[in-house]
Amino acid sequence: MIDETDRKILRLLQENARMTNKELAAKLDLSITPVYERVKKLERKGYIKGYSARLDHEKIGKGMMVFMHLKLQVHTHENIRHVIEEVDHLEEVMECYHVTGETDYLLKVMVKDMPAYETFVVEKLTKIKGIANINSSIVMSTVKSTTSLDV
Amino acid sequence: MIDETDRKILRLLQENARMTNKELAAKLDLSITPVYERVKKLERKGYIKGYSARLDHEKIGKGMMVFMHLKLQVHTHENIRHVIEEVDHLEEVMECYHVTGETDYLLKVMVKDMPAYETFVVEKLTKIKGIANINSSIVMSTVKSTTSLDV
DNA sequence: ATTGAAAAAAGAATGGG
DNA sequence: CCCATTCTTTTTTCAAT
Repeated sequence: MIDETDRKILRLLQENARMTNKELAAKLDLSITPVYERVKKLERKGYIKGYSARLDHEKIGKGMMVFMHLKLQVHTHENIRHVIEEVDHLEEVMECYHVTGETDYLLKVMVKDMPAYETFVVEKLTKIKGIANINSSIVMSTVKSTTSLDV
Repeated sequence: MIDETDRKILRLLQENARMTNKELAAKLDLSITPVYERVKKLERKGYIKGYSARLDHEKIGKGMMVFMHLKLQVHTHENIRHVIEEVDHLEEVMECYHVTGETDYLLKVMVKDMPAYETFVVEKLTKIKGIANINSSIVMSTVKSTTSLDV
């Protein structure tokens, strides 16, 4: 189990993964060694899965975000497996979840702009066999977006 | 503008934000200095917005994810401002987008479990004035989840 | 578990192609 | 824009508590 000191480390590393052990130690009122040991433990035990650079979507040409609700034609094991496999390979699909409710799957898709989105839908998504229905919610603006969980 | 070398650096740092300049240099067949200069430039120009630790949702007690579609009662400037302000303050809300389609806002919510979700809905979300309607899609399983954009 | 110190590695800064 | 070198800082290990 992890204690409050570990949770503080996780909070700080969520905000800045490149914070040095020295900086962490200063904020936690500890010496460097225990901080070093704790970070290694959190990595080893899988609390920390990795470290990522956060990029500017607009600047790197992924300024358009769309949430797409997919409904399957038939819910056979084979159809589910096939659709999942195909969706997984699409680089535009950042996230895909099996969800409860009216639809079966929810996808978060990121593309450059509207023409790129149309190409994605026409050339890739609708070519996947087994999808009955697609309902899209285009993101007009981002009210809030964080990757930092309340640990 | 950025070139292919810059894009490779962004790709690698998305996967591992703690990769050293030495490792980057080896993968790019460059010496350390240009790599150092390029990373600093990408940070300075805002292509890299920051670095985050990726945590294990289950392990830190955020094992339940729900997407919630919100519809507003009235679309006055004042009501929109109020709802946005309140939603922004909720720690369970990781993302909130203004979207096209049937509903107005899409929220990604992360909580510990079903009781915590019920508490969130009853004690927090439904206490916000101005929300007409909530439609929830509970995540049963994650088919794909990546933070690495195809740069 | 934490401290302090020492060795190894990486980062920052500089002068030159 | 890139390379090589030096200087500084950080990471990592280890003895001691």
